[in-house]
Amino acid sequence: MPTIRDVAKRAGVGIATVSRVLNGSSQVRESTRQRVLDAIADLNYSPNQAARRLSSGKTFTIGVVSPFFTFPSFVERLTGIQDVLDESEYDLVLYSIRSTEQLQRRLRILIGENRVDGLIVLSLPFSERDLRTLKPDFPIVTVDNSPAWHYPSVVIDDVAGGALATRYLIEHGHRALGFVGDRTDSVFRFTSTERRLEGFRNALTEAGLEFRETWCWQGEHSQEAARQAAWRILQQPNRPSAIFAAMDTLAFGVLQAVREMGMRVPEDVAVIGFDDIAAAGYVNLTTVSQHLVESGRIAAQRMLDWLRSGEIERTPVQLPLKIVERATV
Amino acid sequence: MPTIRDVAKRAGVGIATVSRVLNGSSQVRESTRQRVLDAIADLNYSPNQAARRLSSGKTFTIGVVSPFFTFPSFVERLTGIQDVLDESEYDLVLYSIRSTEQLQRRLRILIGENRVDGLIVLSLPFSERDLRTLKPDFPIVTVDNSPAWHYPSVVIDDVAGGALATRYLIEHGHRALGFVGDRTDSVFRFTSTERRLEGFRNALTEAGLEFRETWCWQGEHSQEAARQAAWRILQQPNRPSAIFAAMDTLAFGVLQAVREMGMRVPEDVAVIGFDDIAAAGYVNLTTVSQHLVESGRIAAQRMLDWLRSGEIERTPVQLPLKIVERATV
DNA sequence: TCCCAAGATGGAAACGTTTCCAAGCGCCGT
DNA sequence: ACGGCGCTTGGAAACGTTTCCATCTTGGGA
Repeated sequence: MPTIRDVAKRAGVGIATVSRVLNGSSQVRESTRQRVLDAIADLNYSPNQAARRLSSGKTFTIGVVSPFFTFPSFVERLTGIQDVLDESEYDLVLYSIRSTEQLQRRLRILIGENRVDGLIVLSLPFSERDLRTLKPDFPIVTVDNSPAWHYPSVVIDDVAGGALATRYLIEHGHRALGFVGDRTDSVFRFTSTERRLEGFRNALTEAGLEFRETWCWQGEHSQEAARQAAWRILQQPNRPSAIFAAMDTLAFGVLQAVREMGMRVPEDVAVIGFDDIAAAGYVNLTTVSQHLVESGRIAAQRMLDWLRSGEIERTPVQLPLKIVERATV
Repeated sequence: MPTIRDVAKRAGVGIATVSRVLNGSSQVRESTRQRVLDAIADLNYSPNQAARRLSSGKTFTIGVVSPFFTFPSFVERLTGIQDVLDESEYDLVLYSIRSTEQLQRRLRILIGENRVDGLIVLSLPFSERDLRTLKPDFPIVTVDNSPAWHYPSVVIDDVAGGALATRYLIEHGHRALGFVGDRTDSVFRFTSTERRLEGFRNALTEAGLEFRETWCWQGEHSQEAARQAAWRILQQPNRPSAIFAAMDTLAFGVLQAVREMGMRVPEDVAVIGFDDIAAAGYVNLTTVSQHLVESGRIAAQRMLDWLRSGEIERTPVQLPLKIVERATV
């Protein structure tokens, strides 16, 4: 492999000049630049990344830290991030996390070892203070975390979203509403379901409707669990006419149960989800879109801005929510 | 940030010894090792990756090259890769590709610049010879490419898979079979649909059944296109009683059309897909599983083996296919 | 024609590891 | 008591860039 020294020799210049050409410095005469470029082409040279990184102290790498990478929503966010990073000079490295303790350790290592220039953290609450003492202004952008952070963030208003979905059902004539959601995760402490439920209750109260424990369920985050829950809820003689599922994946379980029970959607039971993952389109699920892909795109863009300008724009970006009307309400 | 020199000083040893401890060399006395470990802990030291990489000539990084990251199947493969890499000392870097020319260029750069120790290429045909002249034994593992490669690969038998799905329909009493698939991609030249169609025709011939052009369609890879195609196919007075969709995403479009037309699945029209992406479970689609996640896992494992042992196991791994019986046949 | 500022250029240090090689040390056998 | 061997250890070179700083050019104004 040719090195920068070979290029310098071939072009008849010093290595500093080659480096300047490589990095687009304007301090190089056009004729010299051309000679260097020719030499580079002749030798089929490309700079060694490890050396660049060591010398410049930058890694040209952005890390994405996400919970164990299995929910569709993370994947869609990742897609958005990938989209914008792909156009930049930064590499995208993926780190997946299995527990909150592991998260904190991982973050410290990533920052300490200088493995990445910046970190995008998806949906994972972490100790901000701990990190700040380590390196006060290490670039971190969070997505789907509390907006009260020291770091830039991209968020949605889950309470408003829950209310939005609920009101939509009410507007469509439903008066008996059920709720299906997962339980606050013991490992990661995701709390969006709680907040969506809060919105659900608010909207019910607002409309003078009753919140019934027996029409609601919270449990494991899986389609199967949601399916069984829906069975239980809908078997009651006095059953709800519509169900709000706190996430699309759960809504799929509900739909499955409804069909198994020989009822029709939306005539017998209406179902609305939350997230608008791609699969929601496949099954024609009416749901609340939270612009997942866009959230990733924005996060990546903010990271890039920060890295390039050195300036931090701390105000959180709050993404709008909207009902996607499809066939289940 | 403390460096290896600080650790050495604190522990009262030479930097070489610290390095040996860091890299688990057995040539260090236990008491010394302990002293070094203590110093590391005291200083909260972690080695600088860029320096390691430069000095050792390894990047501790594996690149995954995939087509523009939007089909569920790539994501699922990626999940498998992530799974196993996560347990290793290697980082996973994501590269997405928009065209075949870009692919070849990307590969050359990645290999030339020493940015990764190995590359896993998903579903993308590339010029093997070109790369081999560049660096003869650069570690590359391919997934879902032709098995005729010089490099280790993970593949499936699409022809057999097409036949498998078709025979399954026939066994369930269907005699009039339709086919919906995408057209060979102009950008990437994915050919699996063609091969699955070949299997379809083979199975038809084998069973003495007729292949009808008017029951078949090939076009754009999208749910919407598939939906429209299914409408056209099923509106004919003489319509097929079952449809084989070459990919699950297309099958979703077909299902949508069937429901829109007021017909029932599987009573009026049976549908079988191919791939078994996660969303297939959501909608209860009967399909051919090609073990997507597993394919990623195996590819990553083979890469790791290669990197660690230095030995290349060239025989392709062919994953089995199996029918996943759900509710649409 | 001369001088000076701004623009180009080159040399060398610095980045923080790994690893080669030489040397120190303790222990064993004779 | 001595020589030698093997296990430990340390110093220093090497990895290939970027960048500071000094030096050399060049062009324009007086």
